[in-house]
Amino acid sequence: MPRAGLDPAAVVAAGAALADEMGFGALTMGGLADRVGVRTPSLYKHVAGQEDLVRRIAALALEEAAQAVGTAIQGLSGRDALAAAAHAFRAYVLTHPGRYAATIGIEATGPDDSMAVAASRALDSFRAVLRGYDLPATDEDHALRTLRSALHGYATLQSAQGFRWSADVDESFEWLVDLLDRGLRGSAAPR
Amino acid sequence: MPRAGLDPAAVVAAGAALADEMGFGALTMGGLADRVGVRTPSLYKHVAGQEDLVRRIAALALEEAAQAVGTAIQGLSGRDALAAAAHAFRAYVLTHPGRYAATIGIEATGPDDSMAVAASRALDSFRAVLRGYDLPATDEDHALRTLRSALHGYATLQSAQGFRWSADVDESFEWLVDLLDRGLRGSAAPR
DNA sequence: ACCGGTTGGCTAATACCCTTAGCCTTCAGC
DNA sequence: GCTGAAGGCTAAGGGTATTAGCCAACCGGT
Repeated sequence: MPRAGLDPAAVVAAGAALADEMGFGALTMGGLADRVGVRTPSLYKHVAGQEDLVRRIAALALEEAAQAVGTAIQGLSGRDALAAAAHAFRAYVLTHPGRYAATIGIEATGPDDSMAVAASRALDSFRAVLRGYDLPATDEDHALRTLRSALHGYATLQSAQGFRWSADVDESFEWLVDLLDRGLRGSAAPR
Repeated sequence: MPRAGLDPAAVVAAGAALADEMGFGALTMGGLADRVGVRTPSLYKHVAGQEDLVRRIAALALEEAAQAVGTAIQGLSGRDALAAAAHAFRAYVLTHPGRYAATIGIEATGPDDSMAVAASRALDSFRAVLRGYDLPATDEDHALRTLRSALHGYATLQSAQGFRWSADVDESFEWLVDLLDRGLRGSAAPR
């Protein structure tokens, strides 16, 4: 029996792809084994178990999302940076719904966890956006959470078909970005 | 063997309570059967299966959330109504994390689905909040989605322990409400 | 009071799914 | 070429959702 030439990264990548295609709920060890051409127990040579797999997929997703947002805001600031970050983030979640879903409901085991590292890299990108709005230092964490909540909420609701009625989804998203921009500008430190 | 006196509503209520206590992921047919004092297969006399159970729990959660928001905003308008709605919603999600978690990742089967009905009732409550901000009619759907995204995002992230770092969660939420209020006021129709 | 049908329990059995144990082949380095 | 680790495999066990089929309990009318 020839070897399949797998390694952890390949298994995780295949799992992420499978989750995107079939939905995160349909991600199964058996299905993943089929996809990479191996019997189920063999996966355990590369990954400690399903929870570990999900954790790694989540780390990958956060890494990729941070990357997407980071490059999108290059050279931009203020409203432009905000809009670019928001669009990049939403586009990432919509094209990779399965792997992004892996990130919710997972807790990092510690501060050196690869997921925690990826998450803080993602936050750094958004922090860069906020730098264009000179907020009081004490407001930065609040603004970060607000930004993350709004974008996360919109992207997950849309990807779960949560917006069933009339108005155009892209138009609504522009409106959301506008509101965030106005809100952030209104919070600027008095000078 | 005496009867347990169950009906669908009792099963769903017990399932929702179990999900709140143990976490949505730990909601299992066997565990629910234990809790209501019955063997697992008997549940199928009241509920079509696990998916049906989850769907009904989700509908219940949306119904209750709509109710909570609706009564919270009675007699209020503008910023007060917004703050009351936001607090009521977040409080509901935080006290009932399990049943609210049932609402994510579920699609309504059709417009007459009980979940869809409950969802639109919840939206009506938020629509009432927006009426205090006289927005242009075309912006109402956008504002509704924005509101829902921000509140849903914040509540789910917090309930999933998504906010790990320093700043106070309640303070951040106030900040979010402030930003929404400012943003909405800035979108009022010119007169 | 009975009696028949429906309702709501039950046991048994099936089909997945995740995981562990233990074996055996392949491959890389010496 | 040998040897040891790495990466496949089969077999087996435990958990979960679900279905089939049986039987007792309840409710109505007579």
